[in-house]
Amino acid sequence: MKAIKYSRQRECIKTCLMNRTDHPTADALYLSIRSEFPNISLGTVYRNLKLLAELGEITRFSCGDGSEHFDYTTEPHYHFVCKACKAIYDLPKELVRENSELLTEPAPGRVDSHAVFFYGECDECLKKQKSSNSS
Amino acid sequence: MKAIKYSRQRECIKTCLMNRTDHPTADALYLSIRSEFPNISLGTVYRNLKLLAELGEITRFSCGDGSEHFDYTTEPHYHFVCKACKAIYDLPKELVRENSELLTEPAPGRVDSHAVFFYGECDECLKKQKSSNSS
DNA sequence: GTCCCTGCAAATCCTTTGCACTCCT
DNA sequence: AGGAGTGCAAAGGATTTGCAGGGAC
Repeated sequence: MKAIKYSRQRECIKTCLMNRTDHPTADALYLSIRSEFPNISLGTVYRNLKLLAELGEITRFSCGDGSEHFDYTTEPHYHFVCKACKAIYDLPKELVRENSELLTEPAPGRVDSHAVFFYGECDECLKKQKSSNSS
Repeated sequence: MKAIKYSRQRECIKTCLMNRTDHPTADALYLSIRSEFPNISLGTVYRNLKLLAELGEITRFSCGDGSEHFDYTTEPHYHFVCKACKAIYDLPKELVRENSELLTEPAPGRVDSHAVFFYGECDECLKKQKSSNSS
């Protein structure tokens, strides 16, 4: 196994991700990191996100919009994805335990982790629709 | 809304998908359709899969392996994804209802659908590992 | 005849990778 | 010094799209 050395860039990526709750893509994170590291490259962001995910320090998931999202939270929890504005919300993790227990019996293998996505429209987008419908 | 006309290619894509239980990608489906339509193009497969998914005739999901998978089953059910061989198994849908009921209260919006993925190693891969470990 | 659908190829988007150079230890 | 990390740019894979011709209605 390869030794891992400190890097300011990686540290900044971790901090940036920790301070965000919007489950950014690599590119979104890249954009906000550029204010602190104007010369950082997108490749470096991808490389470090991949590394951190493999180390288990962050979580990586794809919710069907064509790009990978990253989350500093590693404890299992659910996501709500708004189909209108593409926002991703965390959902209370109380729901998680019951679900994983449900699965133990009929699984065709050993389950290590699971991911749950709810799709719909968030309250904000529903509001906007209402006000534009009253025309 | 645009009118939709019959096409032999689209019909074949639907039939092919219906006859498969392995949740193929567009490319995998393309390969097997070529035996019946040697001249079909990958673009046509993508276009029709996209259309069918929008019409709600098929389901589309991404499980984190970088490409989209398609499923003829539109009723909600869970998936087990083997991290070793990348196979995707359907799981009994008895689990589904309880889950969506669990979610109704804390959701930040109106839930239309949801997707659940369990990750791990399937029994076959676990077996193979055992036999190769006994060296 | 009209408009949708196809095949083909180019374009686009997201992510990874090779290389020369820099930074950490 | 030695190896890991970086920036850059090119490569790679997946998906979409523009266009001219063919098919459905």
